[in-house]
Amino acid sequence: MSESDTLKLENQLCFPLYACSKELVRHYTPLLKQLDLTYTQYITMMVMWESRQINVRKLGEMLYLDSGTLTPLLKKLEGKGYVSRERNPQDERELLVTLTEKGLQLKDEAAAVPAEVGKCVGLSGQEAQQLYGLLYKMLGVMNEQKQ
Amino acid sequence: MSESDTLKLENQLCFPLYACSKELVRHYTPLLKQLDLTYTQYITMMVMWESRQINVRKLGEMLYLDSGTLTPLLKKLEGKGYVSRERNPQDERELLVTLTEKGLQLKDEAAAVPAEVGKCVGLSGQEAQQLYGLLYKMLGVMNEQKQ
DNA sequence: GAAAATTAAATTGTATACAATGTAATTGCA
DNA sequence: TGCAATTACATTGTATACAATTTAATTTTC
Repeated sequence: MSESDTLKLENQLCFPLYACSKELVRHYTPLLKQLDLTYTQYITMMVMWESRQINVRKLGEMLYLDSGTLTPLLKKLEGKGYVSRERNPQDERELLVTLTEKGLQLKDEAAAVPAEVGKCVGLSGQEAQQLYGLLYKMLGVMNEQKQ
Repeated sequence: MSESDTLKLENQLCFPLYACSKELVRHYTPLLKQLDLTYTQYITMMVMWESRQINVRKLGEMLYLDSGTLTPLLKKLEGKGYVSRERNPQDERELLVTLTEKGLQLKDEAAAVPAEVGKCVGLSGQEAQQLYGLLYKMLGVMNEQKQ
């Protein structure tokens, strides 16, 4: 690539990543609206469906989000009755987020979402696997650099 | 994949896309801070460096952003002196965004940014090409669905 | 040629994101 | 043990994002 082309939008890896992420999230929006969830709330609930109980720090590590995003988001999920929030008596610094019964019930309603969105991506199973692998490789490398 | 696993974070293509995009943008942030630009302002300037003059609609199509995002962002870039904003006399609905001399000068200062960020991604040239291709394929498919 | 339809931006309202800072609890170490 | 350092979360401030609506200009249609 010539030096003068490096600043072209189409030659940057970050841009299609950024655009693709946003567009795919947009495909989730109408489906998630029926569950009264935003995309960020949805991925938070996915962690809750797996973990049942988790503190904010671990949640943030898994979702690549900090307390500035999670604190208000978790208060909203609490307001909807999907999780509860209480301090850990053993360590009052920790906030434990716990899945409620209502939050668990939501999992069944969300079951169809991934397949529905999968239809829109237009990639074969093999291509999706390939993309998946490259993204996690990148994430792994960038994560190491944090140390 | 078993049915019960579809709602696991690690099995969704969207999540690594979302996380990877955010993490990569975070790598741009300190570099762009020296240019007094945010990431979104940076990709807007990349279009401006190519186009010199463009209306908000076309800018939005290229960046996958709408006027709700672009209007305040362009006012900020205008405030910094990098672009000017004026209505098209031939069609007063259109707002023409024009690169200023100061905005053009910024291009030289930004020249080193792509290579600097490229170091962080940890992918080989071939892998980056592959990822790039898959992302644009997805973007193309999702774009068709808009019609 | 005027009303209806369309188009382009701007505005409003809600929800992230994240850096930077603040605060309180806990840990580690002299 | 007492205090400095660390940790966990909350708060503040700034900047997106985008759906939905509004406003104004232009096109289309009859």
